[in-house]
Amino acid sequence: MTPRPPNATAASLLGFLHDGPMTGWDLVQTAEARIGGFWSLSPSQVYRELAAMAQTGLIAAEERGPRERRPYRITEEGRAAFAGWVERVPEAETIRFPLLLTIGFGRHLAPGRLAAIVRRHRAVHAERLAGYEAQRAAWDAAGGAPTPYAAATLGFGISYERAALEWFDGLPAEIVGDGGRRTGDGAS
Amino acid sequence: MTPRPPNATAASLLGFLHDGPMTGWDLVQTAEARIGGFWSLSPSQVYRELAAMAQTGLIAAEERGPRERRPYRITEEGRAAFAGWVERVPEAETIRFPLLLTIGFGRHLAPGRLAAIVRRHRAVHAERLAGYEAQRAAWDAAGGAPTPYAAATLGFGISYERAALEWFDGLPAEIVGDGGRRTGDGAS
DNA sequence: GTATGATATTCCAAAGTGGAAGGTCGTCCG
DNA sequence: CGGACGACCTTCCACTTTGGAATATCATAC
Repeated sequence: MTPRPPNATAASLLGFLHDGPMTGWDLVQTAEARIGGFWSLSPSQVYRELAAMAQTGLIAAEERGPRERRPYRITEEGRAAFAGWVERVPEAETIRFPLLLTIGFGRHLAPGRLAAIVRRHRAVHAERLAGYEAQRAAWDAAGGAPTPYAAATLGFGISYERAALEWFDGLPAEIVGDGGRRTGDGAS
Repeated sequence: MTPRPPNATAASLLGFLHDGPMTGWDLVQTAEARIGGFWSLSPSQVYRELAAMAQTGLIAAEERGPRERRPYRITEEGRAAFAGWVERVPEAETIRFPLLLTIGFGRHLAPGRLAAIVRRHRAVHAERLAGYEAQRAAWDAAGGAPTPYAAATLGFGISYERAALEWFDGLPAEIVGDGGRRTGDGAS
């Protein structure tokens, strides 16, 4: 019952609940859409944090709706906890990039194999960038992003993916293979 | 005793052990220097993985040297396990960037507070970039990087940090504050 | 010799992760 | 009408990871 300070996942849920009561499933969807790009979380984590916060009074369950849907609303204690969290200097980001491990140990791989792996990863980044840019274009068409804050987080995603693609395209022949320079893939 | 497939941390240790026997501490240092930038790990993880791999025969402990130092060497089973790991298509990277959460919830913060937080984070990235570029300069001065693989992983760090800095510098006044545009910080 | 600090390793409680299982509801077809 | 199916929504749990505290060893200075 002693409300330990919320972790970043829990605090984010509190943040979303400022806009009104939501069920666990609503929050799963919202979180995926709004912060999924730079904060990984799974449904079970969402439900666990909700249960814990309901225990400690940061949120309160309203009566159940249809299909076990149980809306939660944020309490005053929850608002206070969120305010305390958002005020703090956030920690540095953590990146875990397995592909860089594979490249770092590249001398243990057949050149063609490494090139194939790199190509697959490049495609993933190209796709993500396309998704982000589509989002930005949609906002532009609608007269601007909902908030400058949303625009900033999306902007990070775009900067990051562009940098990644440039890095991919600058890799040397030892890694992408001599055949990797062919003109396909893009044009045509 | 059934050697479950090594995770990325364990596999990296096996990779380093290809260059000869090393103690746990050596590996802590090596890992921090070689993969610390894109693969977070702590000393206790290194020792735990070493103990587990010694159990399952992927590495073997040699007799102790001075000061409890216990060198491990890779076994044939270990080489096989590493070869199997490095051959796989690595997973997508995971990024957890708490600062973006704070910015995303920026409307709940006083503008000056958010600006101060952002400025602090920018400084961290500037410092990291400087470190990476110093490394690259040192390699250039010495006639090139040790391997194209090391050059590629360092190159990613440089691309990433440069992109981050450009993103910081493109943030709007709502986030960095109107006073954030002052010319200080850099020149002078 | 002993205090101090850097080196080196172990241990463990707590948190996080992901997947399996279970329950509820709409809908489609016989 | 009813029952099978699949999508939706939630809970549970075993396993892994994390990071910090505790411990031990050695070098150096005083």
